[in-house]
Amino acid sequence: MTTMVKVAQLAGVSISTVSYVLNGTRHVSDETRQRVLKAIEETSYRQDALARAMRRSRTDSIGLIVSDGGEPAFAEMIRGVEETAASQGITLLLANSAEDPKREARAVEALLGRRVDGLILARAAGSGPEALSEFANSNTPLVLMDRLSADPYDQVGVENREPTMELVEHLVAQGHERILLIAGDTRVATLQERHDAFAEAMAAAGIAPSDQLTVIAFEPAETDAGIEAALSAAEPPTAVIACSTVLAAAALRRIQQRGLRMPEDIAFATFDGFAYADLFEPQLTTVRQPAFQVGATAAELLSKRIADKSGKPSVVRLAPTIEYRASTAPRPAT
Amino acid sequence: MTTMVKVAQLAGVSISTVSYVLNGTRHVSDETRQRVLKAIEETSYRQDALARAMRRSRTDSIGLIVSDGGEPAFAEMIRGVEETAASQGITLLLANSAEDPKREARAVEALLGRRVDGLILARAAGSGPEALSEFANSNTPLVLMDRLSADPYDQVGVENREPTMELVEHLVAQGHERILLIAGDTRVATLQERHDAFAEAMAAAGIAPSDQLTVIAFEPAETDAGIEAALSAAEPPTAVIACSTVLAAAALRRIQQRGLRMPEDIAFATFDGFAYADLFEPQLTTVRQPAFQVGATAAELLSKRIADKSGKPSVVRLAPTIEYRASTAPRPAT
DNA sequence: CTGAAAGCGCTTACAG
DNA sequence: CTGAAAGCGCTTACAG
Repeated sequence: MTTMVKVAQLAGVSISTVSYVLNGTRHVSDETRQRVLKAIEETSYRQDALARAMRRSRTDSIGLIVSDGGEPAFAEMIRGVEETAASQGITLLLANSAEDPKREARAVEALLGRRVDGLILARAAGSGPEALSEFANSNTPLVLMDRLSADPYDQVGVENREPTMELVEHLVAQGHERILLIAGDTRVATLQERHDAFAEAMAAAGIAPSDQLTVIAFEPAETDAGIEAALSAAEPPTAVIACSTVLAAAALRRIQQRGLRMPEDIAFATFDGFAYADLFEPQLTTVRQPAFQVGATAAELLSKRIADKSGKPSVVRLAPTIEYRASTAPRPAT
Repeated sequence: MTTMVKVAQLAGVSISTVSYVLNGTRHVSDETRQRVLKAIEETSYRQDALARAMRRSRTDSIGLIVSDGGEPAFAEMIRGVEETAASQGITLLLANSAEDPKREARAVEALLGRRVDGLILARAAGSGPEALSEFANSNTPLVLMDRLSADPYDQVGVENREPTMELVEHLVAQGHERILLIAGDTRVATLQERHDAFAEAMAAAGIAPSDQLTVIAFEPAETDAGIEAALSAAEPPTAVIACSTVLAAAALRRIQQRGLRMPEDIAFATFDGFAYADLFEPQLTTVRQPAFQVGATAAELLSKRIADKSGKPSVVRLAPTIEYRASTAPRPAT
C-alpha cells in the first residue's frame, strides 16, 4: 500500500504538508499543492481511514443493529440509515440481532470496540435494560429506532395511538363489534402501544373488552393457535387487525384456509403491510409507516448528537398513513 | 476510554503482558493472568479494534456493496453475509449503490480506505470493467455476488440456464407457444443469461423467436410500455415469464388491470418471486433462488480467499428451486 | 516467565 | 509558507 511517506518523497515535501493538502487544514502554496496532488495521483495513494481515525479519535462510521433484517419495514429503515449516512461520508456498520438479546449484546460490544462514532439500535424483543447500561457510562451516542423506551436517549419511531384509534373507529362505524386484535409480542414497545390504543378505542366506542378477541403471543406457533381459536369460536370476529406484517401473514393464511372472503365474511386491516401490496387481492387496508424516513431520521438524530453531546434527548414520532382499501370496505347490508 | 496502560498499572504488569493475556498469544503464569483479568474486569476495559487492526494490518471486517438493498432477494443475501460474517467475528460494512456506478465506485473507495479485509460486490447494472480495475493491483480480495462476470474473481450466483429451460418446457408442454419473456435490463449478467436460455429453449422446442414477445428495457417506464404493447398485440401471449421480482410486479399490475385471469387467460411464472408468496392468489410459479445461501457462500468464499490468496478463483452456482403453482396450471381444454 | 521498545499510518500543536 | 516530532492504542520481535 502507498502511504503518505511515498507521496511526500515523490513531491519533495514533508508528510505534514501532504496531510494538510489532503485535508485542506492549512494553507499550502499553489505550486507545492500541485506537486503533492500529482504525486498522489501517480502513486494512486488512498488515505488510510484507520490511522486517521486513530489520530482523530473519530471513525466517521456509525453502527446499526436491527432486530430483524428480514422484515420489509426494517429493510427499508436500513436503507434510510445507509443513504443518509453515505451522503455525509459516513460508513455504516451493520449487525442483525435476530431478536436474540445475546447477539444484540455481542453486536454492541463489537461495534463499540470498532469505535463507531455512534450507534442506532432497534432492540430485540426480549432485550432488558442491561443492553443500554453500556451507554450510560460510555459517551458513545445512542439513538433508539422503532422500538422506543422511557430511557433518556434520542429516539425515533412511529405514532401508534392515533392511527390505531382511527382504524378502530373506521371499523366500528361499519358496524363491527367483534374485532380481533393480533397484538403479537407485547414486550415490543410498538406492539404494546398498538394493543393499548386498541383497548382505549374499544372502550371509547362502548364495546366491552374480550380476551377471546386479543392474541398476545411470543412465538409463531402460539400466534397461529391463538388466531385459530379466535376464528373457530362460537362468536367469531367480523374484523381483524394485525399489528405487524408477520402477524398479518399468519392471519391471512388462516383466513384463506377457511375460505373466508374479505371483506364480506371478515374485514381485515394490518400495520406495516407488505411489499408490492398493490398486487394483493383484495387490497389490504394498511397503516403504513414511513420506514425509510424513520431510518433517515435516526441517522440525522445521531449526527446531531455526535456533533453536540449536550442538550436533552429528542423523541421523534413519525406519522403513519392509513391506506383504506377493499379489505375493509363497508359490508353490504345483510 | 480505558486503555491497556490503565489495566497494566492496576495489575502491576507491562502492557505486553496484558496484550498476551487478551490474545492468548504467549504463556502467562496463572497468578499473573488472574490479576490481569481482574484488572480488565474492574476497569471494564475493551480492546480497541482500530489500534489492533492498524498493528496487525487486518481489520476483521469485510465490505458488502449491493446494487439494490430494497429488493427482497438482496435483503436475504445481506442477511446471509451478515450472519456468516458475524459467526466468525467479522464485522460487516454495508453500502448500497442503488444501481448507480458512481455510487458504487465511491463505496469501493470508502471501504478500501477503511481497509476491509475483503469485499463482496453485487455490481450495479451499468457498472463497467473500471469498477474492478481497482482490485487488479490491490491485493484486497474481491468476491462477486449474484451478478457474475468473466473476470478472474471468486464468484457466487445462481444457475440460470437449467431452470429457464425447464420452465419453458413446462409451459410448452401445456401447449403454450406465444410466451412473453420480460427480460429487463440485460446489462445485468443474470438477466442476460435467463434471456439467452429462454431463446435456446424456444429454439429447442421448435418455436420461432419473436421480438414482440421479448421485453428488454433499462427503465421502469420502458418496461411498462413493453409489457403493455405485448399484451395488447393482435396475437397476445398466452404465457408470461418475468425475470425478476420487479419485472413480475410490473407485469402483474398490467394483467390485473386488464382483468386477465391466471392461468385461464394467461399463464404466469417469475424468477426470484415475492416475500409471503403463499398469500398471492393465485399462487405464482416461481424460480426461487437460495438468496440467503448465496450471501452465506459469498462470505465463505471471501474468508477462504483472505486466508489464502493463492489458488484459482472458484465460481459457485447455486441451484434455484422451481415451485410450480396454480399460475401455470394446465389450461382447461378449449 | 516477563518487560522495554519499535512501529502500524496518520494529525496537529510547536517552531521557525 | 513549511517541517520535525509527538502520540493515537495496540502487537510483537528482541532480550533477559
